[in-house]
Amino acid sequence: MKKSNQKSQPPASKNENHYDENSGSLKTSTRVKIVEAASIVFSNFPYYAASIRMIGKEAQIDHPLINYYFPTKAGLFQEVLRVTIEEYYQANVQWFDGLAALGPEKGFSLYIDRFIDFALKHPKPMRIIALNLVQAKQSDIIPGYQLLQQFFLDAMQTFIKAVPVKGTHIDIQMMTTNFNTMAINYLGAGDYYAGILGLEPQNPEYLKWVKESLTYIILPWLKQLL
Amino acid sequence: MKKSNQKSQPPASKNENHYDENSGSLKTSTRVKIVEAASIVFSNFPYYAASIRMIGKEAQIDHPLINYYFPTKAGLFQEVLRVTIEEYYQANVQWFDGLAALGPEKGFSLYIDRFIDFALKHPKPMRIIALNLVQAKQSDIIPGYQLLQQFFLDAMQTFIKAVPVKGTHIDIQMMTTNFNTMAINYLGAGDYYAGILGLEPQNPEYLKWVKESLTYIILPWLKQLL
DNA sequence: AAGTGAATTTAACGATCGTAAAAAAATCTT
DNA sequence: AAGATTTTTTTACGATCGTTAAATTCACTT
Repeated sequence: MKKSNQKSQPPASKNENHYDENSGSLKTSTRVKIVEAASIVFSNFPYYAASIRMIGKEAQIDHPLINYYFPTKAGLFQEVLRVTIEEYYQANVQWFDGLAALGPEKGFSLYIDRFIDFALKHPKPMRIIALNLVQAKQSDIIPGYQLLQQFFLDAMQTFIKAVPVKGTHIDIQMMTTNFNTMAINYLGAGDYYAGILGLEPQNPEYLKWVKESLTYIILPWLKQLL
Repeated sequence: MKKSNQKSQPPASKNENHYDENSGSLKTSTRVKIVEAASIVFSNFPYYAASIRMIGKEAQIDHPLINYYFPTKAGLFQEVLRVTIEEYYQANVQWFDGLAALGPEKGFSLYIDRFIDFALKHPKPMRIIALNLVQAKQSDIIPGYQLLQQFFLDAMQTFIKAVPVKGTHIDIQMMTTNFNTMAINYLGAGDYYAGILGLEPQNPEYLKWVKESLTYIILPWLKQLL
């Protein structure tokens, strides 16, 4: 028995692009345009401050069309969060490539360099996480908040798989949580922390400051766990 | 020459309380009630998610009365921020009392204990700071944001005055900034970070986790600077 | 070319927001 | 007690929010 008041269903996750014979180029689907625009807006404003109308403007479409593909703002945000965290996760795995042979000092240094390089080229994931991690009281939490918590657990698992460590689970959890907390704040909210130091977030001096901070804090810990 | 369209001016900062002969007790002024209610709401919701109507409900007054004492939401928030940061600042100074004689290990341990004790008894200041530190893109920033930045500078100055250190300005700035970043996140946004660890924010196990994290991270640094 | 379903635009609803203005009540001054 | 001033309540404005519904346009099949 069908629901009587159902709409025509939009494509949940069809082809992301299709060939446009007129322009002779790949035309991104509306759904993809929406997710991309949403990820821009959600990387500049926390969930409650971002609006569907902002996203529509960013995507250059009329805002109710967003509701056609994503019936609720919460659903759209969750999708953005999912894609964002997945993107970060895949990158994080790669930053560990070939590190084991370098030893802790050089290995950690290269890892941070790769991390910072990613944050500069793809600022959105860290910003979205930083903007929405701390938002409101527990009772009315951001949609998809469990994804943000999962992010920390995933990061720890990635570390454990990539680096052979001796420490206890607690120790490893503490180190990775502290590392990710600092990294999210300093790279995802660089505007604020660089401002405290009187610098610009893309200023190499600030990035050097971030690397030194993370190194001072984490490297001794890491050596102890190896 | 007077402005022709001015309102009657509310008391900017008169007596905070006055004796009520009917009840025979100290009656807190409406202005104080508003600031207290606002600090509760602003410690549960970031600036843009908090509303004047929430604050009116919390203070048990009609919400337009808030506009009588604070013509704009931004002004009220700045006042809350000013009071909040002042309260934290005064407390911070006291946490250093008698620490110099204890040496770095015991001194740092006691400092953290005092800090955590304060955060448990007065959770609002850290929460307000944590909720509003990272909020939106630089262009439309939280009102009174410079107060939040000043908070970090004040904390560093307090440390320098209280503890005789040898390190360079840069080193001290790095250590105190890192310390305050972690403290604000872990104590001001305990709901979120405890959640990642599968704990409750008031759980002693979580507080022990916070103390250990801060100790592992900051103590070696501190020893080096003394 | 006609018909059909999907995609998009237009219009609007109800809710909430900060704030203003006027009315009413309370308090103070003479 | 009467008048003046301050404080509080009531009412409402204009803006923005997420979302819905209907109208319109587009793409495709027959």
